[in-house]
Amino acid sequence: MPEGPEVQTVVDTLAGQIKDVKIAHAAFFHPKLAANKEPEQFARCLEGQAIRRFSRIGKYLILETDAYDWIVHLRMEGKFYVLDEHPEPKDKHIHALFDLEDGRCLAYRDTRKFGRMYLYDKVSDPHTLPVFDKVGPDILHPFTDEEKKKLYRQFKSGRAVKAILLDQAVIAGIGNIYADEILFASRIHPETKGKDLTEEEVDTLLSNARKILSDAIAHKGTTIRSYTSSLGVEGEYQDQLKVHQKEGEPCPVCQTPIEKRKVGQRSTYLCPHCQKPKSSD
DNA sequence: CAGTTCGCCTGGGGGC
DNA sequence: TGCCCCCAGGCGAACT
Repeated sequence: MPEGPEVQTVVDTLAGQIKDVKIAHAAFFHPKLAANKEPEQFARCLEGQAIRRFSRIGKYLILETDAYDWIVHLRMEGKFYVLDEHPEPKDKHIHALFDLEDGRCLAYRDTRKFGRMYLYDKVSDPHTLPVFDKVGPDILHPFTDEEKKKLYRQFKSGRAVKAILLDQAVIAGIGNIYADEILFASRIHPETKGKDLTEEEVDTLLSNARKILSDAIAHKGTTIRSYTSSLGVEGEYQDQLKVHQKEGEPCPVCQTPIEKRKVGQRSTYLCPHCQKPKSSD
């Protein structure tokens, strides 16, 4: 479910709730959740560990314990909950439980079972872990000159600009909701080929991306559809959305009805008046 | 190599 | 009510 801002909200919330609290006992109930170790071994490693630092790259949570780097990707619907006690019986969508030394319990719940966890021996810089090999620079971290040059090169492609924005190997942290909002703010049609964009337009996209994602973090992310966001924290950014899931509603700028279509298999919302295709299309 | 489609999973909602 | 189909904020494998 989460994109960068929702994952950042999870990072901040978890840090406020369970920092430095030791895990007394861990158990996995869905074998695929532990992606790079046997679930048993994964669980045993975490016992006796406390999470000392919480951070994020793109949509990945980074939980640094005393001896390990614990990396979590929530994919579509993964969520953490801090419960007052071990749930008994647990509901069928809870796929891992981490009993804490103070009696509380950290539960991982994921109806679609897409989420994955990775555990590595602690390294000095988690960015160097293999799980991040194909992950580009986070949109909210400042880019080096080299990263910026590489980005311009990656935008020079025949793919739709929306597909490029969603490609985590190019830039990390943008998902389907915010991609629509970024393109609308930039007045760029989602199917514009990357190579048809000027460098100025790429700059506009990146600066709108930063602005929109930081604003979304300030609102604790977006909660759409009926379920609550991770940890039961309700984001508020859905009230700020201009086009995503607004099919038929008037564009906030020009009142033209918002249009829905598929771009690269993903539902896409745009204003057909504000976001005109380039003439070459 | 670049770009596109499929498969993974489950539940909710709309149409009939 | 029930059933069927489609949809969902993601990603990697498999394919062309």
